[in-house]
Amino acid sequence: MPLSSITCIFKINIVLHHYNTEDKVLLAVDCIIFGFDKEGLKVLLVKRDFEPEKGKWSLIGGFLKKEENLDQAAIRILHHLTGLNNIYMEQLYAFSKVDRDPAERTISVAYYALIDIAAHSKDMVRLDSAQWWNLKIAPKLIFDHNRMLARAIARLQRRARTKPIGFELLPEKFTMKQLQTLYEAILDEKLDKRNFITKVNSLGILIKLDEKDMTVSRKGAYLFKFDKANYDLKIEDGFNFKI
Amino acid sequence: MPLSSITCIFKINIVLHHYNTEDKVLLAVDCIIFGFDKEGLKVLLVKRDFEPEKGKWSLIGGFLKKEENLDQAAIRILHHLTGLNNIYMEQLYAFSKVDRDPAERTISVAYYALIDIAAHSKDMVRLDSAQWWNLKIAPKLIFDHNRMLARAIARLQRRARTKPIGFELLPEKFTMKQLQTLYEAILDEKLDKRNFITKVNSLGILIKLDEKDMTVSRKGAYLFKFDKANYDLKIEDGFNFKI
DNA sequence: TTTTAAAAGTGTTTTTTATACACTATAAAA
DNA sequence: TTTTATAGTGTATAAAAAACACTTTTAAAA
Repeated sequence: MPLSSITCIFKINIVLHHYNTEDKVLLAVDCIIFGFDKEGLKVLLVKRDFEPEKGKWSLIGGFLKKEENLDQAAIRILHHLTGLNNIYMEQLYAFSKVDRDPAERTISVAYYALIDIAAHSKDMVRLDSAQWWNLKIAPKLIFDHNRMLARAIARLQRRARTKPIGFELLPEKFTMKQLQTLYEAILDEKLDKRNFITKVNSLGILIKLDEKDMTVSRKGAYLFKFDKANYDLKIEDGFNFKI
Repeated sequence: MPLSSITCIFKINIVLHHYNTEDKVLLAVDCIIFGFDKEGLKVLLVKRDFEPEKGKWSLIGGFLKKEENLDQAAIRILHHLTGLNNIYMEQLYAFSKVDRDPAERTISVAYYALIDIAAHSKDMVRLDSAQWWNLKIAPKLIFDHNRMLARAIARLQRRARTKPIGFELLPEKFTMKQLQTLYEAILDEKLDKRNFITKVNSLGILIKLDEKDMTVSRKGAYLFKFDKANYDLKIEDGFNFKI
């Protein structure tokens, strides 16, 4: 056995001497997936199929595995329970009340994301258990999940004002009306059409296309797309997105 | 044995059936304690006295115990390593890279706070290991602690602009100059004296005292104190603090 | 007592940003 | 050709942010 291996074992022994008296806990990950479609802002919930609280509505959740980090766990859990893929989630907060899960000491790190429901519906398998709920009528959830949801909404609203979160989840081409409706849904307030357009245009991160969406009015509405390259450039120059 | 007890045992068995295959992990809490004194903004670091990385500089950290939540753990750990008491810390982020601690799989939830160094120096025992470091010259830290520190600085700057974090950590009575210097230290930028005073006064949450601080200039500078009661009232009315 | 020095204190102008507000244009369908 | 439903557009006012420099005070020194 080479000397370096011996050194290594020795080091681990010292380590264990210090760490092994510490408590270990279950680390859960719960996902708040907001979705947007014509009807407004929704949240994806599942009917829990195991105890405790079996049969009640819950956020999409699971447990961290030793060989993955939290971001990876969130992606895996979301995919496993819904089929959703390529969803970028952002860490929200760690919830740690001692008795938050009556079954066992569990700390939960919440993640959230906002997606275009139509664009992801083909990935959504397992629709038996996972369902979109209108935010305004979302049901009582298990444990502290309603608190998680409330915090996620607050964060989403703040985030929508400072990051182009809204642009990225519309179809690639969208009308100004769609964009405004999205922001009104997220911020839960009416916005003035003219002021909204002025502000969005002043950001300089939209490309107006020659194409029109003729499906919703006789006149038709011009389509726009998000100018990601230009947005990234501006960010590098210290540009401060703000709606 | 009453029936309800039997029910309870049965329920726990079902639970274990589901939870007991999950991995458990160590959950660390690391504290980024910012301090302010005449020399500027500092951060409290400790020389680690156990393996791995014994002798290197580190944030103040420890492990969550089963019977406490994360906020409580942060307070206990900070008190144990420094003697500091009554420090309100805010949760920052959960760091979870798989190999972030080479000794064992550990997820760390970071907390941060900003305190008045002078006001707390009497509580600071164990100064052998814990030391204030000027933010600009803070050393290389163990694990991912430098990333934690960087994230905490960004959060502190955002927070200083939207919460009166700055007012609360000065001595009870302070001069406008002190307040401005504090904000300049946190935001790491020079502010215009007249504009700063105008803005602070417009918030209407300072009380000007008749007293002057004569220690730093011949003319003397009026002392102010933070009007917490009025601030709380304004917050209830939807007042939006912003500097 | 006068002068000096060091920091405190004070307003105005300009620019930018936010808000309020209502009519015209277009094109398909009737 | 008229109707209808939605798209599209501009200006005036108010509020907030930013730029900018001189006067006041008082203790200490001359």
